[in-house]
Amino acid sequence: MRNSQIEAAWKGIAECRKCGIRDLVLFADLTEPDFKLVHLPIDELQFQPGSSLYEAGDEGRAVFTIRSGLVKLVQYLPDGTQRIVRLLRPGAVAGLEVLVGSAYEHAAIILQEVAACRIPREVVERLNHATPRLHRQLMQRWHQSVRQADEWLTELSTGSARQRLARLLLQLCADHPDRPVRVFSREDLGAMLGITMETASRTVAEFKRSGLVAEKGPNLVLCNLPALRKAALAE
Amino acid sequence: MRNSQIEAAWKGIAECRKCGIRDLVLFADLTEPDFKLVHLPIDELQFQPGSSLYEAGDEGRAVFTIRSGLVKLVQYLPDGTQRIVRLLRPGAVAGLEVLVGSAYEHAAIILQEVAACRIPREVVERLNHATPRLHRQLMQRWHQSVRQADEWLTELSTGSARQRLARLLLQLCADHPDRPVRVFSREDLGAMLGITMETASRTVAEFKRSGLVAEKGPNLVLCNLPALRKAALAE
DNA sequence: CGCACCCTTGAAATTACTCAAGTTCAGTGG
DNA sequence: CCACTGAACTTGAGTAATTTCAAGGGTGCG
Repeated sequence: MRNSQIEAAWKGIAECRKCGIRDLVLFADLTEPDFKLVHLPIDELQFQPGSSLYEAGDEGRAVFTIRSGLVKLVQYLPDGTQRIVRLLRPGAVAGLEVLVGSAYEHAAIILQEVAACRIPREVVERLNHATPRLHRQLMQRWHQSVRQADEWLTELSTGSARQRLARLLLQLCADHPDRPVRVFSREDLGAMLGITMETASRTVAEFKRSGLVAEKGPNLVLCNLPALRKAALAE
Repeated sequence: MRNSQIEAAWKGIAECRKCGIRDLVLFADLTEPDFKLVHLPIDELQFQPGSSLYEAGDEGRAVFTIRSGLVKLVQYLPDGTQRIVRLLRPGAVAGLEVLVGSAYEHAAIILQEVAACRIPREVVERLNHATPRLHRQLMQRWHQSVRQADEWLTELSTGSARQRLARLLLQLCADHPDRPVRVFSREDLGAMLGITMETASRTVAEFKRSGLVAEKGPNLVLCNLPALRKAALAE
């Protein structure tokens, strides 16, 4: 079990006021005086694939704003099997639960190189106490989490493996339908869709053969939207 | 499609200050002066099984605190199949999403006769703006929703039908392990577990035969905890 | 009584899982 | 430069689980 600290490279102390993606992040609506309340340093960190922001059960000292890259939230069952419950993309916040409880509830594992800002819990709590502009954003993040959880349940855990994979690919390419999408390891695909690695592999292969996706490189595919939409519905 | 208003019986204007289950509900932490900010009436309503608090897409004018009974949150897929994404028990809040967006995202359908308080959106917004005592409770409700969503994904949508049903029963009887549990219609069981009605029926029958549950009446069973725990894990 | 609704059960068809070989490919060391 | 190794992926064949389709109870109610 690797320690996140070992894998994290310090990139500097975040200058939230000048943040390039301010309108995307938790602090989007803050005003100049609000920032005076940030009394602890917010570090900007870089994480490599395979490392983790935190592990389930770790004491929660901070939330993380994802600036770039991709993170999976993994939950383990008593019998050891794991399930990926959410993906975090740029703008998302990881570890919100520490604002209510104390420990992280998932493992947050990097899928694609991540740049993230680590915001100490106390900073969020102090700001939240002081300004409704943060409540609003926090509520929206919670809402996003619930929405994505419900979406995964209805779309990615219902129907045949074919339908599930089609729906996942549609989600992944939703932002840039014309850009190729990186597909995950077969094991991760399985953990997202609630199927085995082998079934994931076979289904991906079948999608390539049938032209639902076009291979553009290793684990890089272009989505055939109409065909995928049809597969997402069909029997 | 039935209208919630038709099915709802007015029970009076809620006296939140004297609420019998105050410590359980959204307004748990409010103080005397906070209540001065409640400028709109909070109705207490009664709903019969089969009726709904709201339907997906309805304009969200209020959240509902469940005082007693049981509610299912249903989400529909494009192809018409439905999935139950959460159950709401006493103390839970239905329709939180209207505090962020505008429309309800699920249908909230009564499974067991419900008494609920309808709190207009404006009341929550005004209070939330005024007192951190409500933020805290709101965050906790959001957190509960996310937790339950994740739990359903990992426990009720992973593994065999046998495992899923065992885990659901364990959840249902967690509060009062010695009291019998009401099991849902086979169709609802299917929609919760992501299996067909027939598989649900067969699995319930098998549980009765194998003594994992003891039938105490129509759709009323007593749980055999050790046996169910074993079934929740086993191959 | 007969209809409607829900539940149950059976048998065939389908889908996904399991287990077991192969394959590919990048990294390593001779 | 090339075999060697490990990890991830692929594929096949048999098996198990679930779905599908169809038919048969049971119960409440007009």
